[in-house]
Amino acid sequence: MDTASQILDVAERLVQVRGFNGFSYADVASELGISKAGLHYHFASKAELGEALIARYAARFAEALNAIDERGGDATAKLDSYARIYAEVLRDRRMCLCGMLAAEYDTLPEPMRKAIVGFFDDNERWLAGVLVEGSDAGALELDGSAKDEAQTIVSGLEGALLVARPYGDVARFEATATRLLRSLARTAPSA
Amino acid sequence: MDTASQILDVAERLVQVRGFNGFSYADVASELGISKAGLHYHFASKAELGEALIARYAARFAEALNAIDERGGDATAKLDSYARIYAEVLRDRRMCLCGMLAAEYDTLPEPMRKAIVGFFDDNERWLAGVLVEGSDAGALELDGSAKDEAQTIVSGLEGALLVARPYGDVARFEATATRLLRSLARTAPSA
DNA sequence: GTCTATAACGAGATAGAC
DNA sequence: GTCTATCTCGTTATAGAC
Repeated sequence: MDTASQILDVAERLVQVRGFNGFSYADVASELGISKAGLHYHFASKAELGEALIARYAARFAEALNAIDERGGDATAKLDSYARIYAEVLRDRRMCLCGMLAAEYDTLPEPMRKAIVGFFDDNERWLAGVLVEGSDAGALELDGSAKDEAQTIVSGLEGALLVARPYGDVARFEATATRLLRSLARTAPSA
Repeated sequence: MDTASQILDVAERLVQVRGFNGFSYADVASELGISKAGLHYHFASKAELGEALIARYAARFAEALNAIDERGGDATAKLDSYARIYAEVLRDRRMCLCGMLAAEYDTLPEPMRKAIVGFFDDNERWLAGVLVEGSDAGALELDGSAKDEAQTIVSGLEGALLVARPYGDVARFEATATRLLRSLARTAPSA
């Protein structure tokens, strides 16, 4: 694999575990066995590295959502798959990259801020689509706008990651996620 | 007010806005117009300052919960008051102190870690009590254990703060919080 | 209790050789 | 593309005067 990708891999994990203000070029360099100057060749500044991290993470997330869409299934199944993405992140002892960066938001350069908000917007747009689809098909019973419910799902899952991580407890996350989805996007009574 | 309290006030806000790894003794000192050495007299190390911050924050939170209990009212009203505590934090453009520290958990010294988990445990214990009370009184309809629901409420509110902050949007938080409480702790049908 | 001064270290970043 | 060496600044923390 090319060096830039290796750098992104290591930096990504460090940000998800320690935060953007909790890791340094020296951490990445030593882990890859290269010099700090070598890193600066690929990513001139930490801010640029941060932008690249979000861009790649958001692209991967978008791919995962596409994969869910293409796999088919009803809205309930899609929501379960969505929550599973988060669960896998936690299984790696990581926070969602953009959830972590949201905490550090006030300390980040403007381009990173824009990208973080964009990530949440993308997720909520996709979720709202799934919710509408499920509502139209009669599989889900929405209470309130799909957009508001989508916001609540994103917030709820990010919060579940945030709180579950100190407990090191994936089951705790899964219980919360399941309850959240069942309560918010109730399966319509199969009348 | 005594210097130690002033230090805690400034440091608390800085942690809630920028994170524990996003502020320095110099920030606090310059804001108070004293020297860094002066800070070290009151809090020998940053770790000690961190412990004191959590201890005071948790104590204040516990007082607020006591005040809710003493004010009386049914479980639904108590849950609304609980959510309002979070809303006020956000109105100040802050994250919950322990929510912020939860994100940085892996970088923090052990005593701070213990105290963070203790904060969440305390909140969940109080919430579970309110939920049981509401369920017994027939005001709430729980689905699942009170402990699990309490976890979901804490996670949901912390996540709502986390995500709403980049948007600088208190209304967004309130919409999410209201939906969360209404969905999770449904008012029992007044049969 | 608070100061100045400084130690000791790590951060992000650059210059210039190879 | 990657290195060594270095710069500059910010960090936590301490020593010792007042």
